[in-house]
Amino acid sequence: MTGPEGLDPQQLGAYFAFTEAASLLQHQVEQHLRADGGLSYVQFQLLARLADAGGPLTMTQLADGVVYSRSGLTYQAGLLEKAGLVTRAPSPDDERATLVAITEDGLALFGRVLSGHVEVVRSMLLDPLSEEDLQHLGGIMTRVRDHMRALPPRSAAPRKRRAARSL
Amino acid sequence: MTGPEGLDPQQLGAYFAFTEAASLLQHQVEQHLRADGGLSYVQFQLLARLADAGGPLTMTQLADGVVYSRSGLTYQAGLLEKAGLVTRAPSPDDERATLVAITEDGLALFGRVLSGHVEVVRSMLLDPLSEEDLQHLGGIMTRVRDHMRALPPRSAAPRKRRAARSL
DNA sequence: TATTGTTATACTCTATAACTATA
DNA sequence: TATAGTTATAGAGTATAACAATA
Repeated sequence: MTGPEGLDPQQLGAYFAFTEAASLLQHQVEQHLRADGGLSYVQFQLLARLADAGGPLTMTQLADGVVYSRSGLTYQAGLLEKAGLVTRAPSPDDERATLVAITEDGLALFGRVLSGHVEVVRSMLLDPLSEEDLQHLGGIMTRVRDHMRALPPRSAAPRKRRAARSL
Repeated sequence: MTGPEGLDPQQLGAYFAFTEAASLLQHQVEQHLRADGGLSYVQFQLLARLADAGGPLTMTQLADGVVYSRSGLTYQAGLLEKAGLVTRAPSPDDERATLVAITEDGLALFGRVLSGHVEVVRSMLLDPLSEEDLQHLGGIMTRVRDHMRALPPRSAAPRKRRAARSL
């Protein structure tokens, strides 16, 4: 490998293995969701949030962590609504807000797809882990995730130079 | 095989934390690469492979693991070539093959971007890890990755029903 | 015939900015 | 003024299938 200045082989190995495993898992998950439910991963996550919430969420609440732009959520919510999986209605409390709720069909589809989703996760990620591995992984990833969440959103990537032109 | 229906809280927690951490890291990495080098993550990976190989690679060799379709690689290689970061030439050994090589400019850009990339990975992923954590993470993720690589490419997502129509 | 790669095309998704409406 | 959401639009990326050329 190209020994990047500053990462020792152990750090590099952990980083690459982590990244590749996440990428392989995500790809298989997306394959499954598309084939079995016609859903993208984002759409699945949105349905999961709504199913989990047990009631309507505003667009802003729904967006949190799943999508990085308002318009992106409007687009996805539009697709889900057109497919009859969610409804959108103005909130009585705050006339500016839109309340998104999952429909019967949405719940049915989500439930149907969920079992296959779990199967993918189990067979790819969980099967090769011992009980001890699972404890370690859970502890480490929870700590890392919380650390990432707490970082200043932008400055994690230090601004050394002006933005380059894209290819 | 297909175990009991759901995942227990520990499995669920590890899965969610893993997924979210990977997603947060990837997002920041992409932000940085785009801002600092005008590169997408895929493009950065392609340059990394070429820099690491120390010589030209065929399109097929270059694609492995980075891209999931031939045409996708042709598209990306075209962009990199147009930007002067790689060259493409027919292989002398096999006239069907295209040899892709990184240019001086490509190496320079890669080197310039790499340090910031490492900084992002360190600050987000490595900083909160102890020496012991790193050992555990490396061991676990390596095992998981190898397990994923060894799985039959398609049947990981069991074919329970006909492919659904996309939204 | 199988393999390597490109092209044509259509589609999905995302992001920015301008806009509307309410607080 | 600030916030919630939508729309318009443009761009990046991907995948499929048809294709050409070589093994």
